[in-house]
Amino acid sequence: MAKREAKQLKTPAAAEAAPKEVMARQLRIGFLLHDVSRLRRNFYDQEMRRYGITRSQWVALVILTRNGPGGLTQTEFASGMEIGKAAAGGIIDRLEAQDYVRRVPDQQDRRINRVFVSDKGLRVLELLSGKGQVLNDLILRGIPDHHVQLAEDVLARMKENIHAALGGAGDKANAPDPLGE
Amino acid sequence: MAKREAKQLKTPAAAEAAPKEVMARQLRIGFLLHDVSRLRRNFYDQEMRRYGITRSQWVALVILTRNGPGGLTQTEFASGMEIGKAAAGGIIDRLEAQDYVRRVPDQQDRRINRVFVSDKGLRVLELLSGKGQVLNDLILRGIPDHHVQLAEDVLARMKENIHAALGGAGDKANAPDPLGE
DNA sequence: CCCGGATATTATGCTAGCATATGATTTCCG
DNA sequence: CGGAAATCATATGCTAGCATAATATCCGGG
Repeated sequence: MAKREAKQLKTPAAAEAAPKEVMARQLRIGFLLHDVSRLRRNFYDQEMRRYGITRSQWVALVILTRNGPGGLTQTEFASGMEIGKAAAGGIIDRLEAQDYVRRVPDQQDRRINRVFVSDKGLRVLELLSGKGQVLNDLILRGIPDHHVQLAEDVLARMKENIHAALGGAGDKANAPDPLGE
Repeated sequence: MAKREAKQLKTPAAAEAAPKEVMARQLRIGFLLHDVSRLRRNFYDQEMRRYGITRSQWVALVILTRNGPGGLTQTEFASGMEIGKAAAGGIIDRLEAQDYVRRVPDQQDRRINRVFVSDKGLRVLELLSGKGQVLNDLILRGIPDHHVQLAEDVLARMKENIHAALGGAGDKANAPDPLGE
């Protein structure tokens, strides 16, 4: 009730006209990026909550299964996720608490835990595999493929640029290992 | 070492056929979006930490000054930021703790706090105003303007799609008021 | 006038990040 | 061989979101 009925200004103008000059067209993409990422994440989480799992956890399971049955060390996992080791540990904590994965201490190197996806985890993964497609289609509805493609390229380039910039000065302890590229 | 050199293998049943290509298409943009948003945020935060302020807080100050000297209620502020009221309150808490803003109880309506940017806040804002441009230019380096433009359009459309989808089913208490379309 | 619904803010608890620090182990070098 | 350095994981504390619930206040009807 009483949702958007507010005489709320014609908005387009609000976000486009006056104040726009201040943050110039240059900043727009940043705001959009942030917004879309947040909304998308929220959307996914909301849908997936039904299965008792968050989007990040789902991605984590995908990463973990992708590299075969060998199991990943937490550090490898963190690299795969491109997040820090601490954050990775947290995700694994929560997944383990729900019996979706298991930590198995390595015999060779006792500093290491290897992480395995449980049967329960695999089951959920299967359940969700189609869901992701559907949601994604929904989000991309009405956008021509080649536009999406181009947007991806732009994003990829931005990612590169940031990696380059961070690598040049911001290399820290548990940073998401600027592997590769 | 042994970072990603581990033979990639075609991952058995994990993701069906060729995991990479499959998700490449449809899911890639999602991953990119997430990554770039996170990296960008991190990058900004890192740069701005020198000034004792985070990116979100900076954006908050921008929002607060944008609407004139009248001051915003927390709810208006939350709308402006497109975040929930609780999150908005948190940001204001932290800004207030640093004396960048002030909460001023409204005389007319005692449920309301009006939030004002302090002189100190304005000073920091000025200090940072150029910084944002520089960082953004760095991130967009080498990307043609019209590509950026198109990427923006794609993102805007995605945002619309998500808003539409959420509005259709996910309407809850403190949701970021979907004003906007 | 008072009550019930609407609105504004705060409180609480959860996920997910990052940064740092620390502990345990392994590895490497002198 | 033995100690220093590197590596892996965990612990702690912060920002920033969301969801939900509680509290305070306002407003409009009866």
